[in-house]
Amino acid sequence: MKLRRHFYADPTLEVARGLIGKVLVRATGRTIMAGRIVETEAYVGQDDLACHASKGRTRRTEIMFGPPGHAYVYLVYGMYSCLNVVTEEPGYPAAVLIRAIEPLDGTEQMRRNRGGGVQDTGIGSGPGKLCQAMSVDRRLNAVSLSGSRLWIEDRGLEPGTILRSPRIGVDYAGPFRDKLWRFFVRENPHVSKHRLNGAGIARSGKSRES
DNA sequence: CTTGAGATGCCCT
DNA sequence: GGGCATCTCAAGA
Repeated sequence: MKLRRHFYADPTLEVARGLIGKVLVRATGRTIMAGRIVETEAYVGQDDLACHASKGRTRRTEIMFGPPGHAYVYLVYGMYSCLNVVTEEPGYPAAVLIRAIEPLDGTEQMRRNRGGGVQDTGIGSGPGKLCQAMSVDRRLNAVSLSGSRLWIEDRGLEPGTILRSPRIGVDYAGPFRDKLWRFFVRENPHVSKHRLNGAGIARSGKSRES
């Protein structure tokens, strides 16, 4: 069943951990594509120097200041889209980046969207890859995850052992660089990178902040 | 197997 | 104008 708004309203670290094992679903006019979420990252508030909202409230970050349960999609490096889900209450800018999925439904469509010739583990093993596979780009920025184009559902799948590590590609973020705000499934081949700089087991979502 | 460079456009100073 | 929450390909060990 589709996750409801209150799921996303929780503290961002809990949402990031809770989304592991849930299923991201994309419906276009012609197909349904779905994948199990195996890797996420939390971006938490204006103080978090890795969070785009640390630059303040701008046209780009506006969506993160809005209500939870909406998509924040932006373009990185001029060519790749990244999909986030907005968390917490309006006025507090935070989101969870979906970094990797394991294909479940519409696998062949997703493979074609990636250009073909890729193994299953090459379909959604990265934030840019999964957006390409699922036809997610900035046209989906700000859409509601309660809508009919993009949502996340709980199919009762076991998440597996969840590990946590520093976030990828945020070396510029000073004291926030080493926060263990990345969550991923242990030994899952669809995770983008298995480098574990100070990684550890993720206990409950509220266990520990740093 | 690992490393490094280039592609490319939007955002904000 | 600088930098970026990435990916691919080609070259080297």
